[in-house]
Amino acid sequence: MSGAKTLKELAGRLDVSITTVSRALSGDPAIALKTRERVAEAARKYGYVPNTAARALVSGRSGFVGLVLPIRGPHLVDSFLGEFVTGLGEGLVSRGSHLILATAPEGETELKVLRHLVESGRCDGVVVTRIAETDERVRYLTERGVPFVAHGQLIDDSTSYNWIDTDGARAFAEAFEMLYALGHRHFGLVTISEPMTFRHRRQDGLADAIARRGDPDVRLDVATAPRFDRPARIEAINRMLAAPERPTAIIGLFDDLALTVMEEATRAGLSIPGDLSVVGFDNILASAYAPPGLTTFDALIQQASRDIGQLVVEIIEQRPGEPRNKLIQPAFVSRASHGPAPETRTTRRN
Amino acid sequence: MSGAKTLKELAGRLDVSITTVSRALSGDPAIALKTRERVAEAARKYGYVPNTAARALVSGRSGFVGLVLPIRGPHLVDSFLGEFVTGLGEGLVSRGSHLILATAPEGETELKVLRHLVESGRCDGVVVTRIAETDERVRYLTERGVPFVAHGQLIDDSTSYNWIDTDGARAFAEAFEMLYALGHRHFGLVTISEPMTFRHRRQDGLADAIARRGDPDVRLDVATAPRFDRPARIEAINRMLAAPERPTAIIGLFDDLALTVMEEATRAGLSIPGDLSVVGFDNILASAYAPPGLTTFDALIQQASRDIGQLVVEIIEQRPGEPRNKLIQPAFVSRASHGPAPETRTTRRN
DNA sequence: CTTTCAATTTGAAACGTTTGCAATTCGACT
DNA sequence: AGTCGAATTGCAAACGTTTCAAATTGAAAG
Repeated sequence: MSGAKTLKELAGRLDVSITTVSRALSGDPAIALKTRERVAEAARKYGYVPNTAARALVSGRSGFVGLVLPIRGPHLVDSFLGEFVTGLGEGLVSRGSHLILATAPEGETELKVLRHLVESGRCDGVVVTRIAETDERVRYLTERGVPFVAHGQLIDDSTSYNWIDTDGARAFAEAFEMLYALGHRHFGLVTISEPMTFRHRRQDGLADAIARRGDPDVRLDVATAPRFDRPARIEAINRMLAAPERPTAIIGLFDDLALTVMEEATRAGLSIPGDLSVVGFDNILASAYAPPGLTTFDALIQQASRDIGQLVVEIIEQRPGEPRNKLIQPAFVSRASHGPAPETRTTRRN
Repeated sequence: MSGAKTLKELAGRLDVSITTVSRALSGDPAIALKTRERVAEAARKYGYVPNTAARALVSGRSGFVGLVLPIRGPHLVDSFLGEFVTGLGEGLVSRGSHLILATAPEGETELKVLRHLVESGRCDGVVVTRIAETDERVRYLTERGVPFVAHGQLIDDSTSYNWIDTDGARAFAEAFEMLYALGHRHFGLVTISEPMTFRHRRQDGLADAIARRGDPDVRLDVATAPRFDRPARIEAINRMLAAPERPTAIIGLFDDLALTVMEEATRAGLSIPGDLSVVGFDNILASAYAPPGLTTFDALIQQASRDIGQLVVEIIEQRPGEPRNKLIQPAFVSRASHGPAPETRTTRRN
């Protein structure tokens, strides 16, 4: 009753060999069914739980997947990280794997932590997120043959690897079509200057949609600022808002930018969506609360990360194989920050 | 150059024994300094990284601390989980430990996952959060002698264990004093019916502060609803707001409740803080955005979890010892949802 | 040149599991 | 009764590390 911590103890109580117990527990059909049942029952009764370290040592598999926490990023001001690890954990556990979270100590680069993580055998595969245009982590993992899944894409799609991404291009095309249908012709895009692939995907999606429409009246202004430089961002936005011909609809590369647009526009006395429509991307928590409620696209982080978790385990188990990729379709979230283009109203009034 | 994955390989290249290499790398002074340096350099050169599984097997230590992700809770709609794991990771890594995140599979209880986690030897200690009044996890861990730190307290403080908690009692006392000083005498408290210890701590803090003040004019109404039953919550709040004598200041047990109060009050045509002051607790992200901005207390999750991470490693290393406890002082966040009691204004006007 | 002792290094066991291969058991068939 | 083959079970090695106890080295002392 007191418990059997090891195979040896369990084997002793059952009067069989360690081998038999090990095989029985793993369901090896070479062991008589009766024996298997007897062992299983005893294991349950004595609360036997196999030692992970020993198993990992002999099998070369740790049963873990690693995720390196991005150095102090914007994660903490929204629910991204929470959703991501929750979804990832769900995906992994549904495939019998578990999650290790590695934090970079002061002054260590994320890549170094990643190397240590995989080379110490602590995990069998990893997940990397926030992929940059040319990402050193992706290069390292590919070269070393470590099973991994990237949440996001490289800018250069000639290297092949496993990724799952949100279809930003499609969302931005949808945003354009919706606003175009509402009468908007003069668009603004607020974007960042950093080399993140998602920036290009979304911008290209927008540009392509405009091109497809082929309406010569459509005009697109672009305001750019460094990602974390808030004063610069505000200045760029205000320049766009103060221009003699102001866009009637502004799309933010992500919600944080769109929210700043709403703040600044409101401060400048513009009404939303009366004078200006604003659309974002991500559906961060604040978007629901910032008046009048930001229309945006939900990136479905948790669903994406659940898929990532399942995929990485599959890759670990049947490596190597064809690289697997998947685009998640973001969900349109209609709130109150978009409406008909103001010209329409003016016309109506006259 | 190509790399040495094991001690044996490294020892081969250096023409010394495995033992010597192992000792040298661990800084054993029995090994000649010259040898130690030679080994260290070779290890670096060949990129040797010790195998975690082997080390864990022999030492009985995994180097991991476990956290069981609470089943689908309110974590995902705010940044709690992200902040918590980030802080925890920081605390652990600063003490040389790492974090395992265990997710409960469909239909498994959190306790069962916890048991499996510790009994498989996957981790040397655990962290539990969202402590209930009588928490089965705390009981299990205590009985089994597993090193752990609780983020929160049991209602019964006779059992001793390690915990770090946010000082809700103090915050609620402060809230009362601040509002009292603004002239408020009629208070409302919106709370939940679930057996969570933090509920009592905060309520008691408020009640004690009122008692200490000893002003017979002070009155406190309480509205209670199940934690996740939104309709019931709204109804309870509206009952409080519609009462013939309505409180002039309402305190929410946590921000989510306070935000609902603000919504309902606004819907009922009350102005905040003109007609009603509202104060919350937690400082979730939405509190900054919901108009007019919720005055609240920041629970300093990340700081608390960093402390928890450091503490749990200390406990693992020098177990057993006196239970260690710590109260984190929440930080007052003054926004625009509180102001002078309406009577004051009326008086002034007359 | 031997002895002694400290400084340094090494052999071998142990941690708990998996697994290739060999050994045993057992019933059935001759 | 002996033999064969299938069905079971067990032995022992291996995974890479740590660590106890023992062996080796080298220098100083006799």
